[in-house]
Amino acid sequence: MRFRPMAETQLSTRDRLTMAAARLFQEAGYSGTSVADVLALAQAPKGSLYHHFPNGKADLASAAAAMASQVMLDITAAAYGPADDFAHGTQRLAEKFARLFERHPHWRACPVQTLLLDGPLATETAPLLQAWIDTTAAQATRLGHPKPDLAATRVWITLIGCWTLARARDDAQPLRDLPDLLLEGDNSGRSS
Amino acid sequence: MRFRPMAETQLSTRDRLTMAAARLFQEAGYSGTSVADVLALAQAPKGSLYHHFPNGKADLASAAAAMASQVMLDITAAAYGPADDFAHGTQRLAEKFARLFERHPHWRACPVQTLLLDGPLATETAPLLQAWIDTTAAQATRLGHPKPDLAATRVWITLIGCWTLARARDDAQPLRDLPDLLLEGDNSGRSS
DNA sequence: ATTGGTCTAGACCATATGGTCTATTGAACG
DNA sequence: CGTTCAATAGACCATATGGTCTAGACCAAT
Repeated sequence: MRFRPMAETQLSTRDRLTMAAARLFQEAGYSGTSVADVLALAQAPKGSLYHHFPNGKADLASAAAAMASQVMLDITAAAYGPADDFAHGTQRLAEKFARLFERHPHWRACPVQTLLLDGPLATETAPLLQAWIDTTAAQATRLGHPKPDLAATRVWITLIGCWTLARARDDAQPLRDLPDLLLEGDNSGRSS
Repeated sequence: MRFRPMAETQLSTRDRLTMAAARLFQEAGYSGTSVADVLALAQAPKGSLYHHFPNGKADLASAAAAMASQVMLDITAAAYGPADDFAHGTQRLAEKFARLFERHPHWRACPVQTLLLDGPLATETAPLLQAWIDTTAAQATRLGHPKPDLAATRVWITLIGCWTLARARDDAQPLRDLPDLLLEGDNSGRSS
């Protein structure tokens, strides 16, 4: 793989490495990204990498996951913050991810999903995901939802599923359909 | 990685290679699996691999994805076949995947998800997933569900999300909670 | 100016990896 | 029995990969 170097040269080398790693891991997964790829994108020499991240690729993955998780929290806050009710916030959230999906190649997958699947962070990802659910549940409470925890869990489970389908289909539409999917009441087909 | 060789020695070399590849790709992803790993698990020499799969790893991924997809179709048929109504079938489906998740390490992720995320099959996975949705929609129709396509899409989106959460938490419970998640009616928190 | 520490720079290395190539086996068929 | 050809067997290769190591730049404090 070859990548265009990052434009932001004013950032510290450490931050450039973290951001580059986050982007590449999100795009191609842990095993699918080489440290050489990260160095090229970050425009940094190898010595700097192993100075800032003594354990190399694994440390890079930790830092990238932490940064990506914080971005997710920020996006969630920005989505629900100005919302009238929880459903409105969820709709704003879905739209935000749909836009990211369409505009940036590396947003075509959940930022920690690839690290969860093949990286050395299998155990570390659960707390990150839980933090997203928790902050969403807090918003649900604030917006007067009767079952905040359940609602937040539903949002994130469905979001991850929609995201995966969107990537498979190469189309952000499943993400935009998320609110409808959640709103639909009893589709169970239960015969009662 | 080291793996215990496959027990089934009566299978053809080609099938052993395909099965081994399916298991390893499902477990560690495309980039996370080396052809040496596949050869070791399948107990096959390199010459046989490139005889049966001239394009090497990429062909192996195609064959593995096709085999895995067929397994998914079989599981779906077995879940909805004896069901009284669609919701019952969905519950059976979730329970089947929960059991697989608990019993077999390689069933801790959707069989094509890793290939979708970092393999050379990014475009080929959509039809497979669609086939699962279609066969589920057919079952929904058969069982008298009013909106079979929507219901089938909901099932698979939610299933993939639950599966991801289950893997992150190292616990099959999210998969078992799937029916409840789908049954819950209006959790939207809409103020109307 | 000297020192001490942080950070940059990239040559260098051992190993892993995907793939090629030649030789051999074994069964079907004349 | 000899031929043929699919399949097996694994040595071999070029490159990619993650990581180490030494040298030097930069900068503050003395």
